[in-house]
Amino acid sequence: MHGHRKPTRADVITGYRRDALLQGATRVFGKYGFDCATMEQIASAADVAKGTTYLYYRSKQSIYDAALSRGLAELDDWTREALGRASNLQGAIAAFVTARAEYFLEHRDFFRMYVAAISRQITSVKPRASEFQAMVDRQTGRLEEAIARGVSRGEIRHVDPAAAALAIFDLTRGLVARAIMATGAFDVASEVEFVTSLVWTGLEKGTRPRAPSAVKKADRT
Amino acid sequence: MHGHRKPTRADVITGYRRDALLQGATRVFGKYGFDCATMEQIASAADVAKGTTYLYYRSKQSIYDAALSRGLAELDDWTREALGRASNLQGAIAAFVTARAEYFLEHRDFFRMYVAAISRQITSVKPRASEFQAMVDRQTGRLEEAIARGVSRGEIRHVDPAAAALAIFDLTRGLVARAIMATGAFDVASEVEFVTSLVWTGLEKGTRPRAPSAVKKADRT
Amino acid sequence: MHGHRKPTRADVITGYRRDALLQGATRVFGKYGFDCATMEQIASAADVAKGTTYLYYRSKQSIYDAALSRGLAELDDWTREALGRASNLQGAIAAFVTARAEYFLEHRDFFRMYVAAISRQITSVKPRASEFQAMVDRQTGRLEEAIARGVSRGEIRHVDPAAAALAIFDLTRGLVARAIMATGAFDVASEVEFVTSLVWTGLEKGTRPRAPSAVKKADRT
Amino acid sequence: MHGHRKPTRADVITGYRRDALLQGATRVFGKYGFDCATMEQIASAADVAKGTTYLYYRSKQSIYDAALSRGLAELDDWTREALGRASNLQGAIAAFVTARAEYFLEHRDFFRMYVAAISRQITSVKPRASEFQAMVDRQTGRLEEAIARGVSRGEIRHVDPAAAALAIFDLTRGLVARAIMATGAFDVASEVEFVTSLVWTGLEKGTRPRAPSAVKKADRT
DNA sequence: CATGAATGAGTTTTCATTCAT
DNA sequence: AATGAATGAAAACTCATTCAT
Repeated sequence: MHGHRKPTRADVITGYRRDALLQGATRVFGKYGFDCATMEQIASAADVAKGTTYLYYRSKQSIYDAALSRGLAELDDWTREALGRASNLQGAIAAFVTARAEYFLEHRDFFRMYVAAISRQITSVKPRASEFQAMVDRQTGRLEEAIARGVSRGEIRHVDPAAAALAIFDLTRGLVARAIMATGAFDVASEVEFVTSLVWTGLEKGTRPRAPSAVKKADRT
Repeated sequence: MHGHRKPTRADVITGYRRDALLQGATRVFGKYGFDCATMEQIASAADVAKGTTYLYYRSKQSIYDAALSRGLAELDDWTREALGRASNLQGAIAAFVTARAEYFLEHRDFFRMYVAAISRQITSVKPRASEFQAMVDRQTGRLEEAIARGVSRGEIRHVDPAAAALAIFDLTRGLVARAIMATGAFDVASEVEFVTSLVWTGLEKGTRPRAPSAVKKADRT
Repeated sequence: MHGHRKPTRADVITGYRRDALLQGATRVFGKYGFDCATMEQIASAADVAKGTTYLYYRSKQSIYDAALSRGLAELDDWTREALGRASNLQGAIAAFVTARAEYFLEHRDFFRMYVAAISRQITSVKPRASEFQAMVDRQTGRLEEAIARGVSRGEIRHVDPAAAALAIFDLTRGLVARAIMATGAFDVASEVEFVTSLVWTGLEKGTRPRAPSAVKKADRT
Repeated sequence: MHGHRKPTRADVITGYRRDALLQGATRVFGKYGFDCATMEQIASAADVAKGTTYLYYRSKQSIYDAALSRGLAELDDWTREALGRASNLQGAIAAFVTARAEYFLEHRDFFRMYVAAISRQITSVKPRASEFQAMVDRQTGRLEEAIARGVSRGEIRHVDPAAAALAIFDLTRGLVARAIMATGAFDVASEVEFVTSLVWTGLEKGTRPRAPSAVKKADRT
């Protein structure tokens, strides 16, 4: 076909190196954060010399971006597959939370990078609409669609699908953060269950969407 | 009277400077993060020379800690007062979310520091149980108590107060993050309403109870 | 008389301050050396504020010079008096060594400054013939004269008085250095006796001035 | 054979650099002293960039220590060889003084470092018993042994070998200091002769013995 | 391709000196 | 006269990036 060709020996080596570098980078960035991580550490984690790093990635920033991107893509695959297996909205929500929690707990260094990236996103002086933001949006997007379908099917009450998706997003992130920081036992399954249940109950049909205006003025501020 | 004395001129200047420095530090740390912020920037933001900074704070780390602490303390006051005015649990939840959202939106630089600090907490290689963690715990603690009272009063179903409090925490944080990153219009009030409503409906009596989980104090952020 | 006047109150204060400053400076310079000593330490040792120091001395260097000078002058007085009391050369040598050892041991901080100053003198890039060197020269000069008189009186063999004086100088310095660094007991008296005896025996009449040419060539280098 | 290997190219470069750095460091430290010397100067004296220095030595202190150590070791070799060639005590003393004077005069920068180090030793607040002190002790030790042998062979009167060795040490140091500071002509040979003669005559048999004193190892410089 | 030695810009921190009160 | 807050120059050290081998 057009443009396809058998990968040469060089391509294989290149692929191998890039992989090792991203893996090393994820470990190091996850542990030390972007600023404190050094190229020396990354190179050493990937078992290459410092200079070699620059044969595969232009700069520290670019290897960081690549490592983050790779993780996000993998996470997206995982999420997408989980959502695909769900037959209804309740299942989709449970699948979403579970899949992400599992992925992050198996890739803790990446989770640390992920959280730092979100933090940077807020902190950043740089223009928004980064590639990172785009990938995050794509992932909430999938959940959002599922929720929108649920609403139109009458599975749940009439809520803003985007807001609901983001809420589930936030709850999942918090859950995983606590799981990772936990020193002793941490019952992930039961936490996932709690979040799922809370959200599902909160969205379920039949409960009257209690108007927040029922909250007394004095209780605001 | 005992131990009290009129603040001297020097005390006033000292107070003024420390204040200006913390304010400048918050602005700079919020914008650039701990590592990228420079003492030069902080000093200049506080309208003093670089050396002056060291007359008031021993090191970059110590001015960072002080700025973070001050913000957390203020946030805590704000939160506590809001909770104090609430007459029932529903009101308390709404008050909690509203108060924090308002505080953060009025102190965006501090919110950025706050998010970065949480991120660091996860990333950090250093031992947990920092002063930061303690202050965060105190704040979730207040909400947790309110929820525990709500459970015992029969206002809501039987949930783990800690888990519920942390969920509200996470939702609030996410809400504010999006509000701050939003470039265009962002209807904070309606977002707050959504979160409050979601949580309230999710916790309300009449839905079947779920098994509470035990989240350890130390594992919260 | 001409030019003399009763010291005013201001003069007394000034004298007192300069004195306290020099004493403090000696303590601090002796302990930390010129470069590591700080004006803050000196001021604090003299019980004044940092700025006050500059009312009495133009700079760190100038207070250092003054402290060194004062010590040297006092040492010179002490040495001169000791030499004056000696009735013959042997007595003069013993008096010289003893007087200096005693003075230094009673003013250890000054001895440290003194040694550092000599070291600086060698190290220094600055032009020689400093005031310090002049004062040191004056002191060896006194001993030198005594030795010259001893030679002309036939008390000792015909040696170069300058060289002999400097030798006694060096031995004394070494002796004191060891006494000061000694952690445990150090019998100063017996050390002084040794040096005195060595020198005196070495210079005494009647021993043939063994020509160094008697030393075999092979033993040189 | 076992453990030996041809030095690689890298080893040669490393050796060359370390050498150049120590040489540069000796020049700069000798001229300005530890505190006033800057890493910039040292690097520039060794014809490398500032950062390169840190590839070979961890810190300013460590390059200082290395330079001092190297000089002391070389001086020790020189001294040891000179002493080895002497056939009797008189020759040994002459050889000791001559060897050290020659070494120092050919390595003036090192002499300046050496003197400053001794001065620091006295000034220092830090605990004694440094590596420096140990090397100095080793060198006086050699002379001390020769003197002890001379005493037991009946070559000289019964003196404390340690005290005599230290005296010769002090005299040599003083001699070299003056030679180095001398701007005009300075007859080193005749000065060496004077010192040797003074000491030899002072120690020679036939003069009445004095009580030896006990100078503790740790107290020498 | 791979290496790691070399570079130098950039950062924190100290402290002599000044000056308004 | 005395104070001590403010200043900013200077110095050690780190590390991303380059490039000769």
